[in-house]
Amino acid sequence: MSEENRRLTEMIACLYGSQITRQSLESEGEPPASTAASPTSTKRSRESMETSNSGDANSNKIGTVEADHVDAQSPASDGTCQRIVMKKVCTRIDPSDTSLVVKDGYQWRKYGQKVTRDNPSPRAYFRCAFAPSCPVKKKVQRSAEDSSVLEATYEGEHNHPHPARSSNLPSCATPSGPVPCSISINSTRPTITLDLTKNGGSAQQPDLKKVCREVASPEFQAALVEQMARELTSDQKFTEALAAAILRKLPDY
DNA sequence: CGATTTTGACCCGCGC
DNA sequence: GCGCGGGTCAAAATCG
Repeated sequence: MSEENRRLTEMIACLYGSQITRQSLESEGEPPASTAASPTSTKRSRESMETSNSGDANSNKIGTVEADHVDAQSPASDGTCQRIVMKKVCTRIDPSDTSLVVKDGYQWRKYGQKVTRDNPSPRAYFRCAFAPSCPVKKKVQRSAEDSSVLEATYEGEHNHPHPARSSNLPSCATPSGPVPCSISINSTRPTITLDLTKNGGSAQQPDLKKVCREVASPEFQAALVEQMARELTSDQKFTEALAAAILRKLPDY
């Protein structure tokens, strides 16, 4: 892969992630456990759940859907307000795959597993093992309704760079809805802007699990690729710049 | 032998 | 106050 291509895909991935983060999707029926980001999750105060935002959790395999839930604690009397990101990621897996592993490029260390009341499949608890001080935690559990869907809930923000950012880019670019993105390309500079706010209007996510299934379908994947290709090739400046870049990399031809 | 996973016990908040 | 349930700890087991 050329440097330019790498940069392009990286920018796509970064932009994609940040836009999704902004969508603040409300996952349906978020169970009280997920509000663990609220003060209840800090029952053991030794780990103060640090603040705010991240956009780098992404998963692998067949299809994913992300939903952010930024919980704001009620403002303290002194006016301080801690914010904790709850990011939910659905990953379609092989139903026969019993491992509760969602590969997202980060190193995770499992520290617990528990069977919860509302779901017969066990829930696994992970901490980020890449950096000892990283406060991010992850809960992974199969969907109660569809055992081929893994639901990973991320809490907090990584305080270190993504250890495998570039090698994981394709999975970053997994879609979050029915072809939600519009693409504008500025070929005068290697800059691509993905406008993911145009996802059919409402930022609400009526049925997250349904979307998970939809996203995982080959038809959807093909449609997304087709749309992206169409958008890219429809911009003459971009194709010219791409051709020039390719030619530069192939001096012998 | 160190790192990681497993798993039962424990802690703590919440509802009754 | 008590029981339930989610989350975490930590010793033992396993792995590379």
